[in-house]
Amino acid sequence: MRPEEKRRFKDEIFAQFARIGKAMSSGRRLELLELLAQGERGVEGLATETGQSVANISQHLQVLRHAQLVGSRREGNYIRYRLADENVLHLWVALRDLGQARFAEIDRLVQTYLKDRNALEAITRGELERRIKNGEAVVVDVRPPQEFAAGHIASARSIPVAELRTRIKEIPKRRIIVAYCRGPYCVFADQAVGILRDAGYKALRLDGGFPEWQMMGMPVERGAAEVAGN
Amino acid sequence: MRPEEKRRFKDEIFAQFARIGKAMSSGRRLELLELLAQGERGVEGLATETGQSVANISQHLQVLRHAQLVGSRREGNYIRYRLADENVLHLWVALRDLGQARFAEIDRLVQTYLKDRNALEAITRGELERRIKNGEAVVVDVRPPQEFAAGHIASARSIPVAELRTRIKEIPKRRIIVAYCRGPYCVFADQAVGILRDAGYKALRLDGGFPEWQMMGMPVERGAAEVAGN
DNA sequence: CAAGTATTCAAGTATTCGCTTAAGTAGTTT
DNA sequence: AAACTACTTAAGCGAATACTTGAATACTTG
Repeated sequence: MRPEEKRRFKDEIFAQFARIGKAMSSGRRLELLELLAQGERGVEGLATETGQSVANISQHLQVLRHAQLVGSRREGNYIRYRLADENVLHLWVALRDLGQARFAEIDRLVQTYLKDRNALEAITRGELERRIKNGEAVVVDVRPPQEFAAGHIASARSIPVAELRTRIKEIPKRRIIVAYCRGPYCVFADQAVGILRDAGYKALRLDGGFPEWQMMGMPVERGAAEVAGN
Repeated sequence: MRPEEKRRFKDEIFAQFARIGKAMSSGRRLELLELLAQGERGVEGLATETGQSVANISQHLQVLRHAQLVGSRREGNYIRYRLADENVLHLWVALRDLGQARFAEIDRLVQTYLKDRNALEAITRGELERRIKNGEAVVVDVRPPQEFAAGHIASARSIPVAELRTRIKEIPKRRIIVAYCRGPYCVFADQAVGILRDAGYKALRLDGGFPEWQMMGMPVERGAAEVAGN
Protein backbone atom coordinates (compact mmCIF):
# COMPACT_ATOMS: atom_id res chain seq x y z
CA MET A 1 0.00 0.00 0.00
CA ARG A 2 1.44 3.34 -1.01
CA PRO A 3 1.84 5.98 1.70
CA GLU A 4 -0.79 8.35 0.31
CA GLU A 5 -3.19 5.45 -0.05
CA LYS A 6 -2.55 4.49 3.56
CA ARG A 7 -3.23 8.07 4.65
CA ARG A 8 -6.49 8.06 2.73
CA PHE A 9 -7.52 4.82 4.38
CA LYS A 10 -6.75 6.15 7.85
CA ASP A 11 -8.47 9.45 7.18
CA GLU A 12 -11.57 7.69 5.95
CA ILE A 13 -11.77 5.03 8.62
CA PHE A 14 -11.22 7.41 11.52
CA ALA A 15 -13.74 9.79 9.97
CA GLN A 16 -16.26 6.96 10.15
CA PHE A 17 -15.64 6.43 13.86
CA ALA A 18 -15.77 10.18 14.38
CA ARG A 19 -19.41 10.08 13.22
CA ILE A 20 -20.26 8.44 16.53
CA GLY A 21 -18.21 11.00 18.46
CA LYS A 22 -19.95 13.80 16.59
CA ALA A 23 -23.33 12.39 17.49
CA MET A 24 -22.27 12.36 21.14
CA SER A 25 -20.74 15.83 21.05
CA SER A 26 -23.91 17.67 22.00
CA GLY A 27 -25.33 17.72 25.50
CA ARG A 28 -28.82 17.84 24.06
CA ARG A 29 -28.27 14.61 22.17
CA LEU A 30 -26.80 12.89 25.21
CA GLU A 31 -29.91 13.89 27.11
CA LEU A 32 -31.99 12.27 24.38
CA LEU A 33 -29.94 9.07 24.66
CA GLU A 34 -30.50 9.06 28.42
CA LEU A 35 -34.25 9.44 27.90
CA LEU A 36 -34.35 6.76 25.21
CA ALA A 37 -32.45 4.46 27.57
CA GLN A 38 -35.67 4.41 29.62
CA GLY A 39 -37.63 3.06 26.66
CA GLU A 40 -39.18 4.03 23.34
CA ARG A 41 -40.55 7.55 22.95
CA GLY A 42 -42.18 9.82 20.40
CA VAL A 43 -40.69 13.08 19.21
CA GLU A 44 -43.15 15.34 20.97
CA GLY A 45 -42.60 13.62 24.33
CA LEU A 46 -38.86 14.10 24.00
CA ALA A 47 -39.37 17.73 23.02
CA THR A 48 -41.51 18.64 26.03
CA GLU A 49 -39.27 16.64 28.38
CA THR A 50 -36.20 18.56 27.23
CA GLY A 51 -37.97 21.90 26.85
CA GLN A 52 -37.02 22.17 23.19
CA SER A 53 -38.95 22.74 19.98
CA VAL A 54 -40.21 19.67 18.16
CA ALA A 55 -38.28 20.70 15.05
CA ASN A 56 -35.04 20.95 16.95
CA ILE A 57 -35.45 17.56 18.64
CA SER A 58 -36.42 16.01 15.33
CA GLN A 59 -33.18 17.28 13.82
CA HIS A 60 -31.11 15.97 16.72
CA LEU A 61 -32.81 12.61 16.30
CA GLN A 62 -31.84 12.59 12.63
CA VAL A 63 -28.22 13.16 13.64
CA LEU A 64 -28.40 10.27 16.10
CA ARG A 65 -30.03 8.11 13.47
CA HIS A 66 -27.32 8.83 10.91
CA ALA A 67 -24.75 7.80 13.49
CA GLN A 68 -26.81 4.61 13.97
CA LEU A 69 -27.27 5.27 17.66
CA VAL A 70 -31.06 5.24 17.47
CA GLY A 71 -33.71 3.60 15.35
CA SER A 72 -37.41 4.29 14.91
CA ARG A 73 -40.69 2.72 13.91
CA ARG A 74 -44.02 4.18 12.99
CA GLU A 75 -47.05 3.60 15.18
CA GLY A 76 -50.05 5.32 13.69
CA ASN A 77 -49.33 9.01 13.63
CA TYR A 78 -46.47 8.63 16.06
CA ILE A 79 -42.89 7.75 15.31
CA ARG A 80 -41.31 5.99 18.24
CA TYR A 81 -37.56 6.28 18.67
CA ARG A 82 -35.38 3.82 20.59
CA LEU A 83 -31.69 3.10 21.17
CA ALA A 84 -30.31 1.15 18.22
CA ASP A 85 -28.98 -1.63 20.45
CA GLU A 86 -27.66 -2.27 23.93
CA ASN A 87 -24.11 -1.39 22.93
CA VAL A 88 -25.25 2.21 22.57
CA LEU A 89 -26.20 2.15 26.23
CA HIS A 90 -22.81 0.63 27.04
CA LEU A 91 -21.05 3.40 25.16
CA TRP A 92 -23.07 6.13 26.84
CA VAL A 93 -22.42 4.63 30.26
CA ALA A 94 -18.69 4.33 29.51
CA LEU A 95 -18.58 7.97 28.49
CA ARG A 96 -20.58 9.02 31.53
CA ASP A 97 -18.40 7.07 33.94
CA LEU A 98 -15.26 8.53 32.46
CA GLY A 99 -16.65 12.04 32.86
CA GLN A 100 -17.70 11.35 36.40
CA ALA A 101 -14.28 9.97 37.27
CA ARG A 102 -12.29 12.79 35.70
CA PHE A 103 -14.33 16.02 35.77
CA ALA A 104 -14.38 17.89 39.04
CA GLU A 105 -17.09 20.08 37.47
CA ILE A 106 -19.57 17.22 37.45
CA ASP A 107 -19.10 16.61 41.14
CA ARG A 108 -19.44 20.30 41.76
CA LEU A 109 -22.71 20.47 39.80
CA VAL A 110 -24.16 17.55 41.74
CA GLN A 111 -23.07 19.20 45.01
CA THR A 112 -24.66 22.48 43.99
CA TYR A 113 -27.99 21.28 42.70
CA LEU A 114 -28.46 18.05 44.63
CA LYS A 115 -27.29 19.33 47.98
CA ASP A 116 -28.87 16.49 49.91
CA ARG A 117 -27.21 13.73 48.01
CA ASN A 118 -24.28 13.54 50.44
CA ALA A 119 -26.66 12.94 53.32
CA LEU A 120 -28.69 10.30 51.44
CA GLU A 121 -26.57 7.23 51.17
CA ALA A 122 -27.45 5.10 48.18
CA ILE A 123 -27.94 1.37 48.16
CA THR A 124 -26.09 -0.75 45.60
CA ARG A 125 -27.75 -3.06 43.11
CA GLY A 126 -26.43 -6.20 44.78
CA GLU A 127 -27.51 -5.08 48.22
CA LEU A 128 -30.97 -4.22 46.92
CA GLU A 129 -31.37 -7.57 45.22
CA ARG A 130 -30.53 -9.26 48.52
CA ARG A 131 -33.03 -7.15 50.43
CA ILE A 132 -35.77 -7.76 47.89
CA LYS A 133 -35.30 -11.50 48.39
CA ASN A 134 -35.42 -11.07 52.19
CA GLY A 135 -38.58 -9.04 51.92
CA GLU A 136 -36.88 -6.20 53.78
CA ALA A 137 -37.17 -3.66 50.99
CA VAL A 138 -40.02 -2.15 48.99
CA VAL A 139 -38.90 -0.81 45.63
CA VAL A 140 -40.63 2.26 44.21
CA ASP A 141 -40.19 3.40 40.61
CA VAL A 142 -40.71 7.16 40.69
CA ARG A 143 -40.37 7.78 36.94
CA PRO A 144 -43.36 8.75 34.78
CA PRO A 145 -45.78 5.84 34.23
CA GLN A 146 -44.86 5.54 30.55
CA GLU A 147 -41.27 4.72 31.44
CA PHE A 148 -42.36 2.26 34.10
CA ALA A 149 -44.49 0.50 31.52
CA ALA A 150 -41.60 0.27 29.07
CA GLY A 151 -39.59 -1.67 31.64
CA HIS A 152 -38.87 -1.62 35.39
CA ILE A 153 -37.11 -3.47 38.17
CA ALA A 154 -38.94 -6.72 38.90
CA SER A 155 -41.36 -6.35 41.82
CA ALA A 156 -41.13 -2.54 41.83
CA ARG A 157 -44.31 -0.52 42.09
CA SER A 158 -44.92 2.65 40.13
CA ILE A 159 -45.51 5.90 42.01
CA PRO A 160 -44.36 8.86 39.88
CA VAL A 161 -42.75 11.45 42.10
CA ALA A 162 -45.44 13.97 41.12
CA GLU A 163 -48.08 11.75 42.73
CA LEU A 164 -46.03 10.64 45.70
CA ARG A 165 -47.46 13.05 48.27
CA THR A 166 -51.05 12.11 47.53
CA ARG A 167 -50.39 8.38 47.24
CA ILE A 168 -47.97 8.06 50.12
CA LYS A 169 -50.46 6.00 52.17
CA GLU A 170 -50.02 3.14 49.67
CA ILE A 171 -46.51 2.57 51.00
CA PRO A 172 -46.01 0.33 54.02
CA LYS A 173 -44.27 2.06 56.92
CA ARG A 174 -42.39 -0.85 58.42
CA ARG A 175 -40.02 -1.71 55.61
CA ILE A 176 -37.13 0.08 53.94
CA ILE A 177 -38.24 2.01 50.88
CA VAL A 178 -35.85 2.13 47.93
CA ALA A 179 -36.63 4.72 45.27
CA TYR A 180 -35.02 4.71 41.82
CA CYS A 181 -35.40 6.65 38.62
CA ARG A 182 -33.51 7.21 35.36
CA GLY A 183 -29.92 7.17 36.52
CA PRO A 184 -27.31 8.90 38.64
CA TYR A 185 -28.14 12.38 37.31
CA CYS A 186 -31.89 12.09 37.63
CA VAL A 187 -33.41 14.02 40.50
CA PHE A 188 -36.71 12.15 40.89
CA ALA A 189 -35.34 9.61 43.35
CA ASP A 190 -33.69 12.30 45.46
CA GLN A 191 -36.97 14.19 45.66
CA ALA A 192 -38.87 11.01 46.48
CA VAL A 193 -36.49 10.08 49.29
CA GLY A 194 -36.84 13.59 50.68
CA ILE A 195 -40.65 13.36 50.68
CA LEU A 196 -40.64 9.87 52.20
CA ARG A 197 -38.25 10.80 54.99
CA ASP A 198 -40.29 13.85 55.85
CA ALA A 199 -43.26 11.53 56.20
CA GLY A 200 -41.34 9.35 58.62
CA TYR A 201 -40.28 6.57 56.26
CA LYS A 202 -36.91 4.92 56.17
CA ALA A 203 -36.06 5.61 52.53
CA LEU A 204 -32.97 5.19 50.35
CA ARG A 205 -31.98 6.01 46.79
CA LEU A 206 -30.77 3.20 44.51
CA ASP A 207 -27.30 3.78 43.12
CA GLY A 208 -27.97 4.15 39.38
CA GLY A 209 -31.29 3.91 37.60
CA PHE A 210 -33.25 1.45 35.53
CA PRO A 211 -30.93 1.38 32.49
CA GLU A 212 -27.96 0.41 34.66
CA TRP A 213 -30.00 -2.29 36.42
CA GLN A 214 -31.12 -3.72 33.09
CA MET A 215 -27.62 -3.49 31.63
CA MET A 216 -26.27 -5.65 34.46
CA GLY A 217 -28.76 -8.35 33.54
CA MET A 218 -30.75 -8.06 36.78
CA PRO A 219 -34.44 -9.07 36.82
CA VAL A 220 -36.73 -6.80 34.86
CA GLU A 221 -40.45 -6.69 34.15
CA ARG A 222 -42.52 -4.89 31.55
CA GLY A 223 -46.07 -3.55 31.45
CA ALA A 224 -48.09 -0.77 33.02
CA ALA A 225 -48.99 -0.64 36.70
CA GLU A 226 -52.32 -2.19 37.68
CA VAL A 227 -55.00 0.42 38.08
CA ALA A 228 -56.28 1.28 41.53
CA GLY A 229 -58.86 -1.14 42.81
CA ASN A 230 -56.65 -4.16 42.40
CA MET B 1 -36.04 22.13 42.76
CA ARG B 2 -37.80 24.60 40.49
CA PRO B 3 -38.30 23.54 36.85
CA GLU B 4 -35.98 26.16 35.39
CA GLU B 5 -33.33 25.22 37.94
CA LYS B 6 -33.70 21.58 36.95
CA ARG B 7 -33.32 22.51 33.28
CA ARG B 8 -30.17 24.46 34.09
CA PHE B 9 -28.77 21.49 35.96
CA LYS B 10 -29.47 19.13 33.09
CA ASP B 11 -28.12 21.53 30.50
CA GLU B 12 -24.93 21.97 32.46
CA ILE B 13 -24.34 18.36 33.38
CA PHE B 14 -24.97 17.02 29.89
CA ALA B 15 -22.77 19.79 28.49
CA GLN B 16 -19.98 18.44 30.69
CA PHE B 17 -20.36 14.93 29.27
CA ALA B 18 -20.56 16.38 25.79
CA ARG B 19 -17.00 17.68 26.27
CA ILE B 20 -15.83 14.09 25.94
CA GLY B 21 -17.98 13.54 22.88
CA LYS B 22 -16.64 16.73 21.32
CA ALA B 23 -13.09 15.56 21.89
CA MET B 24 -13.95 12.32 20.11
CA SER B 25 -15.80 13.99 17.26
CA SER B 26 -12.75 14.42 15.05
CA GLY B 27 -11.14 11.57 13.13
CA ARG B 28 -7.78 13.20 13.59
CA ARG B 29 -8.13 13.13 17.35
CA LEU B 30 -9.27 9.52 17.34
CA GLU B 31 -6.16 8.69 15.36
CA LEU B 32 -4.10 10.41 18.03
CA LEU B 33 -5.82 8.37 20.74
CA GLU B 34 -5.06 5.20 18.81
CA LEU B 35 -1.39 6.18 18.55
CA LEU B 36 -1.19 7.14 22.20
CA ALA B 37 -2.73 3.79 23.09
CA GLN B 38 0.59 2.30 21.91
CA GLY B 39 2.49 4.37 24.48
CA GLU B 40 3.77 7.87 25.26
CA ARG B 41 4.79 10.09 22.36
CA GLY B 42 6.03 13.59 21.62
CA VAL B 43 4.15 16.11 19.50
CA GLU B 44 6.51 15.98 16.55
CA GLY B 45 6.32 12.17 16.36
CA LEU B 46 2.54 12.33 16.29
CA ALA B 47 2.65 15.06 13.65
CA THR B 48 4.86 13.13 11.23
CA GLU B 49 2.94 9.90 11.85
CA THR B 50 -0.36 11.58 10.95
CA GLY B 51 1.07 13.77 8.19
CA GLN B 52 -0.10 16.95 9.89
CA SER B 53 1.59 20.17 10.94
CA VAL B 54 3.03 20.30 14.43
CA ALA B 55 0.86 23.30 15.29
CA ASN B 56 -2.30 21.50 14.25
CA ILE B 57 -1.47 18.37 16.23
CA SER B 58 -0.56 20.50 19.22
CA GLN B 59 -3.97 22.13 19.08
CA HIS B 60 -5.75 18.79 18.81
CA LEU B 61 -3.77 17.60 21.82
CA GLN B 62 -4.94 20.63 23.77
CA VAL B 63 -8.53 19.71 22.95
CA LEU B 64 -7.93 16.16 24.15
CA ARG B 65 -6.26 17.48 27.26
CA HIS B 66 -9.16 19.79 28.11
CA ALA B 67 -11.46 16.80 27.82
CA GLN B 68 -9.11 14.98 30.21
CA LEU B 69 -8.52 12.20 27.72
CA VAL B 70 -4.75 12.69 27.63
CA GLY B 71 -2.08 13.94 29.99
CA SER B 72 1.48 15.02 29.40
CA ARG B 73 4.83 15.40 31.10
CA ARG B 74 7.95 17.26 30.13
CA GLU B 75 11.14 15.37 29.38
CA GLY B 76 13.87 17.86 28.52
CA ASN B 77 12.81 19.73 25.44
CA TYR B 78 10.13 17.17 24.63
CA ILE B 79 6.61 17.00 25.95
CA ARG B 80 5.40 13.42 26.05
CA TYR B 81 1.66 12.83 25.77
CA ARG B 82 -0.13 9.73 27.05
CA LEU B 83 -3.72 8.51 27.56
CA ALA B 84 -5.07 9.92 30.82
CA ASP B 85 -6.00 6.47 32.13
CA GLU B 86 -7.07 3.05 30.97
CA ASN B 87 -10.74 4.02 30.93
CA VAL B 88 -9.97 6.24 27.97
CA LEU B 89 -8.81 3.17 26.09
CA HIS B 90 -12.00 1.38 27.15
CA LEU B 91 -14.11 4.22 25.83
CA TRP B 92 -12.26 4.36 22.53
CA VAL B 93 -12.58 0.60 22.10
CA ALA B 94 -16.30 0.74 22.95
CA LEU B 95 -16.81 3.44 20.33
CA ARG B 96 -14.74 1.56 17.77
CA ASP B 97 -16.58 -1.72 18.35
CA LEU B 98 -19.94 0.01 18.01
CA GLY B 99 -18.85 1.56 14.72
CA GLN B 100 -17.54 -1.73 13.44
CA ALA B 101 -20.76 -3.49 14.37
CA ARG B 102 -23.09 -0.91 12.86
CA PHE B 103 -21.38 0.84 9.93
CA ALA B 104 -21.30 -1.01 6.66
CA GLU B 105 -18.89 1.69 5.45
CA ILE B 106 -16.16 0.50 7.79
CA ASP B 107 -16.37 -3.02 6.47
CA ARG B 108 -16.33 -1.67 2.96
CA LEU B 109 -13.22 0.40 3.63
CA VAL B 110 -11.40 -2.58 5.09
CA GLN B 111 -12.46 -4.65 2.07
CA THR B 112 -11.23 -1.99 -0.34
CA TYR B 113 -7.89 -1.15 1.18
CA LEU B 114 -7.00 -4.40 2.95
CA LYS B 115 -8.09 -6.75 0.22
CA ASP B 116 -6.14 -9.68 1.59
CA ARG B 117 -7.65 -9.61 5.03
CA ASN B 118 -10.39 -12.08 4.08
CA ALA B 119 -7.82 -14.60 3.01
CA LEU B 120 -5.67 -14.14 6.10
CA GLU B 121 -7.49 -15.66 9.01
CA ALA B 122 -6.58 -14.07 12.30
CA ILE B 123 -5.73 -15.88 15.51
CA THR B 124 -7.53 -14.91 18.72
CA ARG B 125 -5.79 -13.78 21.87
CA GLY B 126 -6.72 -16.91 23.81
CA GLU B 127 -5.55 -19.19 21.05
CA LEU B 128 -2.28 -17.31 20.77
CA GLU B 129 -1.66 -17.50 24.51
CA ARG B 130 -2.12 -21.26 24.33
CA ARG B 131 0.26 -21.59 21.41
CA ILE B 132 2.88 -19.44 23.09
CA LYS B 133 2.82 -21.79 26.07
CA ASN B 134 3.11 -24.82 23.77
CA GLY B 135 6.05 -23.27 22.01
CA GLU B 136 4.19 -23.62 18.70
CA ALA B 137 4.09 -19.92 17.91
CA VAL B 138 6.66 -17.17 17.48
CA VAL B 139 5.22 -13.71 18.09
CA VAL B 140 6.57 -10.81 16.08
CA ASP B 141 5.82 -7.20 16.96
CA VAL B 142 5.99 -5.31 13.66
CA ARG B 143 5.37 -1.81 15.04
CA PRO B 144 8.13 0.82 15.15
CA PRO B 145 10.79 0.05 17.81
CA GLN B 146 9.70 2.96 20.00
CA GLU B 147 6.25 1.47 20.44
CA PHE B 148 7.70 -1.97 21.13
CA ALA B 149 9.86 -0.43 23.86
CA ALA B 150 6.86 1.29 25.44
CA GLY B 151 5.18 -2.09 25.89
CA HIS B 152 4.68 -5.34 24.01
CA ILE B 153 3.24 -8.83 24.26
CA ALA B 154 5.40 -10.92 26.60
CA SER B 155 7.97 -13.00 24.66
CA ALA B 156 7.37 -11.11 21.39
CA ARG B 157 10.35 -10.01 19.36
CA SER B 158 10.57 -6.69 17.60
CA ILE B 159 10.95 -6.61 13.83
CA PRO B 160 9.42 -3.41 12.43
CA VAL B 161 7.69 -4.16 9.16
CA ALA B 162 10.07 -1.79 7.34
CA GLU B 163 12.99 -4.05 8.29
CA LEU B 164 11.24 -7.35 7.86
CA ARG B 165 12.57 -8.21 4.40
CA THR B 166 16.20 -7.70 5.39
CA ARG B 167 15.88 -9.38 8.79
CA ILE B 168 13.67 -12.25 7.72
CA LYS B 169 16.44 -14.78 8.36
CA GLU B 170 16.14 -14.13 12.08
CA ILE B 171 12.78 -15.89 12.07
CA PRO B 172 12.66 -19.69 12.51
CA LYS B 173 10.93 -21.48 9.64
CA ARG B 174 9.43 -24.40 11.48
CA ARG B 175 7.01 -22.62 13.76
CA ILE B 176 3.87 -20.58 13.21
CA ILE B 177 4.60 -16.87 13.04
CA VAL B 178 2.05 -14.51 14.54
CA ALA B 179 2.42 -10.85 13.64
CA TYR B 180 0.63 -8.07 15.48
CA CYS B 181 0.65 -4.28 15.42
CA ARG B 182 -1.50 -1.42 16.68
CA GLY B 183 -5.00 -2.75 16.33
CA PRO B 184 -7.63 -3.96 13.89
CA TYR B 185 -7.21 -1.00 11.54
CA CYS B 186 -3.45 -1.06 11.44
CA VAL B 187 -1.94 -2.38 8.23
CA PHE B 188 1.55 -3.34 9.48
CA ALA B 189 0.58 -6.87 10.48
CA ASP B 190 -1.20 -7.50 7.18
CA GLN B 191 1.88 -6.40 5.29
CA ALA B 192 4.12 -8.52 7.50
CA VAL B 193 2.01 -11.63 7.00
CA GLY B 194 2.14 -11.03 3.25
CA ILE B 195 5.93 -10.78 3.24
CA LEU B 196 6.33 -13.82 5.49
CA ARG B 197 4.04 -16.00 3.40
CA ASP B 198 5.83 -15.00 0.22
CA ALA B 199 9.01 -16.18 1.89
CA GLY B 200 7.45 -19.53 2.66
CA TYR B 201 6.52 -19.02 6.29
CA LYS B 202 3.31 -20.10 7.93
CA ALA B 203 2.20 -16.70 9.20
CA LEU B 204 -0.96 -15.33 10.83
CA ARG B 205 -2.22 -11.97 12.00
CA LEU B 206 -3.30 -11.55 15.63
CA ASP B 207 -6.89 -10.40 16.02
CA GLY B 208 -6.47 -6.93 17.56
CA GLY B 209 -3.26 -5.20 18.51
CA PHE B 210 -1.19 -4.47 21.56
CA PRO B 211 -3.68 -2.13 23.30
CA GLU B 212 -6.41 -4.76 23.20
CA TRP B 213 -4.02 -7.41 24.52
CA GLN B 214 -2.96 -5.19 27.37
CA MET B 215 -6.54 -4.15 28.11
CA MET B 216 -7.52 -7.79 28.59
CA GLY B 217 -4.85 -8.12 31.25
CA MET B 218 -2.72 -10.55 29.25
CA PRO B 219 1.04 -10.76 29.89
CA VAL B 220 2.99 -7.71 28.82
CA GLU B 221 6.64 -6.69 28.89
CA ARG B 222 8.38 -3.34 28.56
CA GLY B 223 11.78 -2.25 27.27
CA ALA B 224 13.65 -2.02 23.99
CA ALA B 225 14.72 -5.03 21.95
CA GLU B 226 18.23 -6.33 22.62
CA VAL B 227 20.70 -5.09 20.04
CA ALA B 228 22.02 -7.49 17.42
CA GLY B 229 24.89 -9.65 18.63
CA ASN B 230 23.03 -11.01 21.57
C1' DC C 1 23.40 34.60 28.72
C1' DA C 2 22.97 33.70 23.63
C1' DA C 3 21.46 30.37 20.37
C1' DG C 4 18.76 26.44 19.45
C1' DT C 5 14.84 23.14 19.80
C1' DA C 6 10.14 21.58 20.90
C1' DT C 7 5.89 23.17 21.67
C1' DT C 8 2.08 26.50 22.27
C1' DC C 9 -0.59 30.55 21.21
C1' DA C 10 -2.89 34.12 18.19
C1' DA C 11 -5.05 35.67 14.15
C1' DG C 12 -7.45 34.72 9.96
C1' DT C 13 -10.57 32.04 6.86
C1' DA C 14 -13.63 28.56 5.13
C1' DT C 15 -16.79 25.27 7.01
C1' DT C 16 -19.94 23.24 10.15
C1' DC C 17 -23.33 23.38 14.02
C1' DG C 18 -27.46 24.58 16.90
C1' DC C 19 -31.33 26.83 17.00
C1' DT C 20 -35.42 29.39 14.96
C1' DT C 21 -39.25 30.05 11.77
C1' DA C 22 -41.95 28.43 8.16
C1' DA C 23 -43.26 25.21 4.80
C1' DG C 24 -43.75 20.24 3.46
C1' DT C 25 -45.05 15.16 4.08
C1' DA C 26 -47.19 10.81 5.85
C1' DG C 27 -50.72 8.74 7.92
C1' DT C 28 -55.53 9.26 10.54
C1' DT C 29 -60.05 10.93 11.42
C1' DT C 30 -64.30 13.03 9.99
C1' DA D 1 -61.45 14.29 0.14
C1' DA D 2 -60.80 17.90 3.66
C1' DA D 3 -59.06 18.73 8.08
C1' DC D 4 -56.03 17.18 11.55
C1' DT D 5 -51.94 15.23 13.90
C1' DA D 6 -47.11 14.04 14.30
C1' DC D 7 -43.14 14.61 12.33
C1' DT D 8 -39.47 16.17 8.81
C1' DT D 9 -37.13 19.39 5.91
C1' DA D 10 -35.41 23.98 4.20
C1' DA D 11 -33.62 28.44 4.82
C1' DG D 12 -31.23 31.54 7.53
C1' DC D 13 -28.29 33.47 11.23
C1' DG D 14 -24.85 33.75 14.90
C1' DA D 15 -21.44 30.84 17.24
C1' DA D 16 -18.00 27.32 17.14
C1' DT D 17 -14.42 24.35 14.58
C1' DA D 18 -10.34 22.83 11.66
C1' DC D 19 -6.63 24.15 9.48
C1' DT D 20 -2.88 27.61 8.08
C1' DT D 21 0.78 30.94 8.97
C1' DG D 22 3.63 33.42 11.97
C1' DA D 23 4.97 34.91 16.45
C1' DA D 24 5.75 33.73 21.42
C1' DT D 25 7.18 30.64 25.22
C1' DA D 26 9.85 27.12 27.90
C1' DC D 27 13.50 24.58 28.44
C1' DT D 28 18.47 22.93 27.07
C1' DT D 29 23.08 23.46 25.41
C1' DG D 30 27.30 25.91 24.32
